[in-house]
Amino acid sequence: MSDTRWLNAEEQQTWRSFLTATRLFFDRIDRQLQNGAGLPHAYYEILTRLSEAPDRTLRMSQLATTSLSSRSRLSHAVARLEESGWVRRRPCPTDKRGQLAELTAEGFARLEAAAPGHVEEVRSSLFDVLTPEQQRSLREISDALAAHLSDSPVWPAVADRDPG
Amino acid sequence: MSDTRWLNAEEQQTWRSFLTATRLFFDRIDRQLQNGAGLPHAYYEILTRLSEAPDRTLRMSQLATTSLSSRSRLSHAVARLEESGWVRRRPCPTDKRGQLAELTAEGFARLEAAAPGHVEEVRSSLFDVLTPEQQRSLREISDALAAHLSDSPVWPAVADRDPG
DNA sequence: CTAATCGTGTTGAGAGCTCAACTATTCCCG
DNA sequence: CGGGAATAGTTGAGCTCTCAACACGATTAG
Repeated sequence: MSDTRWLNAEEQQTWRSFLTATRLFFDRIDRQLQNGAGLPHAYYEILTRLSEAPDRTLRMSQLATTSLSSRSRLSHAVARLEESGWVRRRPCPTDKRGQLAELTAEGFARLEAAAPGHVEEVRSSLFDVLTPEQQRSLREISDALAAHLSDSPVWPAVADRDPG
Repeated sequence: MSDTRWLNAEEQQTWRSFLTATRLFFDRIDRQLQNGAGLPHAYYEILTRLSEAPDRTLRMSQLATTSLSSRSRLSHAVARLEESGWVRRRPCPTDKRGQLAELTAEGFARLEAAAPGHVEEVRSSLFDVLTPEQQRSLREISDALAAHLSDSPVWPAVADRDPG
């Protein structure tokens, strides 16, 4: 237990600015999707991953990994999305423990309808604000952080913290 | 309603990398504080702003602004913090509508106890991962985003969306 | 083959957040 | 001064997330 490496003034400012920017930004993203599609952003991501998968179908565990959800969160989310008719769940033929989640036609249609508003928000609130140089920097910074904070490089898993 | 300005491949990658990095990062920050101090990060910020205020006291609305909370969120949060004995609430002498929130001695002690673990997490998960150049870029990018996403420059308010 | 272990997914309780509605006070303007 | 609008803060319902516990199929070691 060594002495705390406190933040100096410059680091403090960077940290607070980063906090402010990300909070404001993700608040917007969430609000836009909530108003525009009745979905939180986490749900939108789940649907997007499904839409990109072969047959628009993924194992729950795969889906959890690619959408950066815990298993528990995904279970709750898919249950809700199934009630709403956006997603269908069926048993996995090759592993009786498993479940396959499939994006329904209705879910796909709704996702397509929601996409333009969402993309426009991302563009106007993020990319339009940054210079090309800053966009490159953001990419590098994000890659570095993501790589460091996870073992897998691209869409790393966030598993449930099973005790022990 | 013009045509959607979709993200190109490079923008897509930047966007996803940014999402991954921020999700993983804030998951860590939250988990560390939850385990280390029994607080979500939003509550920690509230306590920090109070600790920096004169007499460790702020009007609720001020506190909401500086801690990037909605009024409603802050009300719920302070109610919880008051139950736990970290914060005390009392009427504002100059405005009978108002409430003053004050960090208690116990709250201050607990905040001091929680700080080292939190700062260490911020340092090891953020600053240690970035080069000095990247830290400067992050600051600039965050400043640009925060400035664009808010009217006020530094710790902008997120008010309740009162209808119309 | 059997028993321990691991992996997959679900569940329920508890907590925090958002949204809309509400009360109470203050401000503004005629 | 009086009345409407704005401001301060709270509340409760509904939703999502986390955490811990659980059920059950798969895997592996003996």
